[in-house]
Amino acid sequence: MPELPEVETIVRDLRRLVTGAQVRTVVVVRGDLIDSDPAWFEQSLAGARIEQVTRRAKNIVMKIGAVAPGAERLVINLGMTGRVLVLGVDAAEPSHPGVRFQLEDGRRLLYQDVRRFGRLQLLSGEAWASRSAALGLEPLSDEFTPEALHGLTRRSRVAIKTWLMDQRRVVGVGNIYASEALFRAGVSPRKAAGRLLRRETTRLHETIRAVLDEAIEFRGTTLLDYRDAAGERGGFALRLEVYDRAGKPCPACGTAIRRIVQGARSTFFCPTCQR
DNA sequence: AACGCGCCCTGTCCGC
DNA sequence: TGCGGACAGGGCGCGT
Repeated sequence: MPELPEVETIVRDLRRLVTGAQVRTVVVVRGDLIDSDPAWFEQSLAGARIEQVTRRAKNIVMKIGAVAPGAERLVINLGMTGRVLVLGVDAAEPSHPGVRFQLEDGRRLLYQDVRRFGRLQLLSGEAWASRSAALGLEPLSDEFTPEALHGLTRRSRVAIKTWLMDQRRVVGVGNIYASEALFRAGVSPRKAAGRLLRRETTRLHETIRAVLDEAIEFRGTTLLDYRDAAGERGGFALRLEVYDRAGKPCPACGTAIRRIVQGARSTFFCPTCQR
C-alpha cells in the first residue's frame, strides 16, 4: 500500500515519537512476518535502544543500539497493508497484530498487517548496506537528476509505468504515484522507457518530485488501509488526478480517464493528454 | 540480462 | 441475504 510519501510520513512520526526509546520486550505474533528465527528476533531486540529512524526506498530503517551482534538494523517493509502504530499506555490493541514491541515507558510499538505481505528484518550494518546498495536512486535526493533519469531509462524496452515501479533504478514510486507523475508529465504509461525523449524524461523527473513532495505535505494517500504512526489517514487522496478515477473526466481536458492493466497492476491515464 | 507472470494473504465490494 | 469473482498501495522467485 504505502509508497514513498506514506513511508516518509510514518518515518517522520516515528523519529519524533520513538527516537531514543528503550525496548523492553518483543513478541512476534505472526512468525511469517520474520525471515529469521522469531525467537532470535525477540531476544535480540529485548533491551535494545532505538537510536535513529530513517527511510530508504519504501523501507523504514531503525538503527538499533546493538545488544546482540548482527542486529544493528531493524528494516520494516509494509507490503500492502502493514502499519506501524505507536500506542499509548491505555490504548486498545487493534486487530491483526503482527509484532509487538513493548517500550520501557509503557507505550507499545505495534506492527499490524492484515494481509501479511510486509516483512520485518533484523540485519547487521553490513547486510543492510549491501541490500541498500542494490536499490535504485532516491527520487528526492541530489543524485536524481534529469540526466540520471534519462540515462537509466535508455536501454529498457519496458513500458515507462512498469519501469517506474521497478525499485532497482529509481525507488519509492509505486502504483499510485507512477500514474500521477506520468499524467502530470503528459507521457503515455505504455511508452517504452528507452524511447522517451529528452524533454519527456526532463518533465517526468520534475513531476515525480513534485507529486511525491506534495503527497508528503498531505501526509500520504489513504484509499483504504494506509495509516500514519498515530493511526490517522493521509490527505492526498482528494488530490489524485487519475488514479482510481476510471470513467471520470480528465481534470485537464475532460476526456474519460482510462484504466488499463500493466504487469497485473491497474494503470490510470488520460488517452488525450498522454501520448 | 531483462522481462513477464504467478503467488503470497485477507478483506471488501459489486453483480447476480 | 448469499455467493462467486475481481480487485487492493508490494515484492520475490521462477521460467523464458
